Amino acid sequence: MHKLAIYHLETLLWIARLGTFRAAAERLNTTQPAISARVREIESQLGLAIFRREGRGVVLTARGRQLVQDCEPLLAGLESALLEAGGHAGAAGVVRIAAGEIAAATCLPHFASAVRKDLPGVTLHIDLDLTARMLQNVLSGTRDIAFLAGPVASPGLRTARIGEVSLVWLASPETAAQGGLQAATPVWSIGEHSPIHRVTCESLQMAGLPVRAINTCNNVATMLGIVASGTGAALFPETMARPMMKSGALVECAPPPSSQICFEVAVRSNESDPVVLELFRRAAMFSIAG
Amino acid sequence: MHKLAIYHLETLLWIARLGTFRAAAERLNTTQPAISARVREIESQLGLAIFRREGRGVVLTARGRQLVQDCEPLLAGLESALLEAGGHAGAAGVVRIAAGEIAAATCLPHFASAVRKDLPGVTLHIDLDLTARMLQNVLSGTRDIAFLAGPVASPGLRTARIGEVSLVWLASPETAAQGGLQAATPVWSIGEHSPIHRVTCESLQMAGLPVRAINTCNNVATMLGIVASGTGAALFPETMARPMMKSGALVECAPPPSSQICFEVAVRSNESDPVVLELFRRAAMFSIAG
DNA sequence: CTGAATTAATAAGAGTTTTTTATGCATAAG
DNA sequence: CTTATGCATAAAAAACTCTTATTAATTCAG
Repeated sequence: MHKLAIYHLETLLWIARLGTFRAAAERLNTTQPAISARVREIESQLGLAIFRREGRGVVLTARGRQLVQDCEPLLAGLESALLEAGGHAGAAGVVRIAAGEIAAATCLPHFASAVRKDLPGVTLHIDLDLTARMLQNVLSGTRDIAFLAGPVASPGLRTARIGEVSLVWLASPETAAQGGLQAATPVWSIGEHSPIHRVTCESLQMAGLPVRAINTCNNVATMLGIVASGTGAALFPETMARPMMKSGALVECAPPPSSQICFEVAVRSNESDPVVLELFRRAAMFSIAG
Repeated sequence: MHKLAIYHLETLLWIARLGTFRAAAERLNTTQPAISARVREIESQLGLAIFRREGRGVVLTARGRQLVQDCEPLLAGLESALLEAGGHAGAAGVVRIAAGEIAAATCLPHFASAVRKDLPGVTLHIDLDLTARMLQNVLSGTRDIAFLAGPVASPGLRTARIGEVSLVWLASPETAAQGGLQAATPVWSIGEHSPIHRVTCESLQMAGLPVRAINTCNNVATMLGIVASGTGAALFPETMARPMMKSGALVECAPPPSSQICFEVAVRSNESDPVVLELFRRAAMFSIAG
């Protein structure tokens, strides 16, 4: 009937999602002329204008939008059927992951090795980023899945809690010996919008300590190094600090707060790619155990 | 994700329906090695044995059957969406039509020209055949649509009445002048299983004539020539005889029977190809007018 | 049991698509 | 007005799919 392949329609979907041929080309790991050619092919095969060239961009025509809407669930169903048939062994492609630093350090090593083992055809592209940008990228389709700390909720986003990590007040052994948290100066924390920052403030208040000027650093690993060098104390996720606690570079300098940091995975709520959904499912399930 | 195209899955469906690679190759207008290659491609992409090579043929594995079942409605939906998007202008491919001789002469010229006009991409392959074989071919997937005379019903078939044609008793002018039907010898009719044959017998009985030995000929056009040459009389569909009545080669030799021959179109009831279904719809609708 | 016929796999070459690379043109933004 | 962005186009390169022959295995018939 047609010479149209699945990737022609997939191309259509991604142009519709991302808005431009260029973006779709990047998402699909190919070049913009290739996208142009595919669209031209579809339009000629169907005898139908799917895009209106407007200004320097393109917009879907009414019929084009209709076609995209009709095709999306069917395409998702097809890929899902193909995937299930092969027991997910045939899953292949690039999945773009966004992760916050803490979630990355805590969850990603385990997750990545599980993916490599069970879904060898799947390649992960991981970018560390701030929560706000991550969510934006996931919503816009630039990223497929986000691993992040702290509860997030947004229309258009589907999230699943994947676990918690305890927080511990740490300082270098010297600093701790000189009076613990009470005497530690300064207190470090990561940026305003992190859930750790909130717990830090709460902890200080509950300990009857003044919420002094708090130094911030947007990178936990760096902060670990700073504190270990004897400069102040900070509240760290236990998982990230464990190696330095073991080695004695850092020691607890105050009772741990009762609050924990919770981790979540997020995908677009209308995500239809079965590979992405399968990865989401696995992330949500496996991390409970891990 | 995959390099699989729609036609890969379509190939799978047709192999499943027809049972052999060869038959699928014929149905899809290609060669058997091409089918082999497509299957090999699918199996390697999915990492899954879809067919078990058994003896000199192949049979679906359990997973293969599951895949086929999952894909069929999705594929049908996709093609339907594509077709609707293009306002059916993009409809293309070969549709195999089986027709009885009378239905062919009465309905097909009109139908074919309508198809050529509205769905220029669609090619018709028409084979005239006997009713029984036609139905068998439609059920087995060798033919897509059948045009036939007389009511048929079968599980697995969907039919729609498309019109009636009157029957007339005709003979050559000489034979008619010599006493009409009463004197005409012999009476001709087409094969036992035709609805015309039944009406012929009924007519003779109601006219008080003995149901004499009836000559048969399985081809109406030929029978028209025989009767026109002055040999006996026969009951003809009015539409087919009209030209010879106009030219005076044949004349009525008895009052027409009240019974009519009704025409039907038939498709497999689980037909999923949107092009075939669209043609069926058009056949059923347009012929009421025609 | 042998020979003919049917069915699928394989190999090589031909032909067609599809992609890439490079470029041009139009539009929007600074 | 200049720069940057986004799509279209052209030609060459790369990739893919089909066809034609041929082989191997199996079934069926005499």
